Amino acid sequence: MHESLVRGRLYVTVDMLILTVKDGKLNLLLSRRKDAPYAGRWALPGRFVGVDESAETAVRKLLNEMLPVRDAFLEQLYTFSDVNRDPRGRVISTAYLVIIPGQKLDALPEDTKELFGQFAVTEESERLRLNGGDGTVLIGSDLAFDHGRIIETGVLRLQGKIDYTDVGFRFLNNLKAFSLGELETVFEAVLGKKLDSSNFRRSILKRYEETGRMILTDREDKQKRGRPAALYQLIEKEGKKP
Amino acid sequence: MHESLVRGRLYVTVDMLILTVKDGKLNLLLSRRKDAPYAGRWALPGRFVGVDESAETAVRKLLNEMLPVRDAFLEQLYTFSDVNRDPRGRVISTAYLVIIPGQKLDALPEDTKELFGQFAVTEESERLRLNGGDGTVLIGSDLAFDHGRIIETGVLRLQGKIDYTDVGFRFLNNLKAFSLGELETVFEAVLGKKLDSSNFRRSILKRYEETGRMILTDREDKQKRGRPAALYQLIEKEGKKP
DNA sequence: GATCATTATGGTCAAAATGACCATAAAGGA
DNA sequence: TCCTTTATGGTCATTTTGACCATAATGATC
Repeated sequence: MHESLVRGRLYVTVDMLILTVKDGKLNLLLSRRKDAPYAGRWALPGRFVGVDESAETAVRKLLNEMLPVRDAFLEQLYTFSDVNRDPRGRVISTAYLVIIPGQKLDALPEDTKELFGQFAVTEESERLRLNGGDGTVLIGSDLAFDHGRIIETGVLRLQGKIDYTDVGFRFLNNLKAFSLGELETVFEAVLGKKLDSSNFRRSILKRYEETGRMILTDREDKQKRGRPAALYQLIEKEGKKP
Repeated sequence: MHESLVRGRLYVTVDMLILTVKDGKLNLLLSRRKDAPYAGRWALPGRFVGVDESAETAVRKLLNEMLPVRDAFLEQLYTFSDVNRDPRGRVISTAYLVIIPGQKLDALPEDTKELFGQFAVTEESERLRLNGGDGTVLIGSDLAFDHGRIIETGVLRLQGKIDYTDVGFRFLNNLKAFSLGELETVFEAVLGKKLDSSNFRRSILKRYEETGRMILTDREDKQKRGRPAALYQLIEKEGKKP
């Protein structure tokens, strides 16, 4: 057991799955561990939960220490409590999904970006695979602790929820001005497959525009190659947690 | 702060939502608290998590201490970690759904049944309401700690999952011999509304029988008044957690 | 400027799923 | 025997879905 944790005590941590969509792929940010155990391995950013803070507060602090982003979306994923998940001692971890708009991440200064690794998440025959920008390829067991399993749980949860919650919108750079094409890219990245644009539009418009949760703005998006896209705005409503 | 907890330390508990279907209603088991805080109030059964056990193990132990049931179904619900949720100190709780077949509960000896209260869960205009057998009516704020909120979270989760997971089957007394009428009663109790029997059959048969996850047995159920019901069997497949 | 590639958008059409019914079957109770 | 109750099967209009095809509006290329 690692000497820094008192034997016979139980510790609580939070771990973050920082997710974003970049170049049409679902991406995940990992930190390289400096200290033992698993020194040098890639791991989910994590932190011990202080006695005076909730788990969600701990995640927000950790995120703000790591990235200067304001409008990240948080959702509790699952609490992992296997007795032997941490060789230092008894550590229970509550994992959170943290969704960041892709543009926000690109806009960060280089010295901030060097603090973490960015990996594209893919699934090869039901197996998790993480592709780093420099050609690095990781599988679940390459990661520290049980973080491979946590990531698998998180990706499955995200895929399961994207069709019947508005979690997909949280990847958009601007909820007050987005095109259906941008949203489709998010869905395709999360689900890992191409969708039919026409059918995708129809289902989103039915579920969001017809119900007043999304409205057409008078602006257009002329950033890309083809025909300009109509921009929509999500209507936020205060919801209760969780 | 309660003297039994050391200030400056963080504790982890598990709480159980023990759910069952009785007389066509979703029922919940609560314990009456003996000690401060909230002495005399109804509360979710709970327990501190030991340093040598996982949260799920702690739930199983707690359940076995309370009820002699073997085949309960467990699913982690959510981890509640607000700083002030427990006046004794800093206590984080991971709540679990525990689903028990209704008949198993009726079959318990009287002295066991006296250890807890059984309440029918209803929703009056989005508000949680718990109806005890003796005419007692509780609302969320009558319960100890944040247990009212935990129950609301649990009921919503159960309702959200029953249509696209097999969690509804876990309320059945015998997964190797159940009728579609019994299953319909479970769905109606959880959703709190009457369903069309014919359409219900059609959707269950399509999703489970056509995919081989449920098969027709050669037995019949002649327990009740009307025409005997065909009995089905669920095909269990080993799944990974979570 | 003409043409092409690209992205956005709209429409068609058959198949599948859904919701609201009605009808019949097979039991027990009166 | 008739009635009530539960189970089961079927119809039918409506809605949703999936697979397409067609057109619109832009930038890129020559």
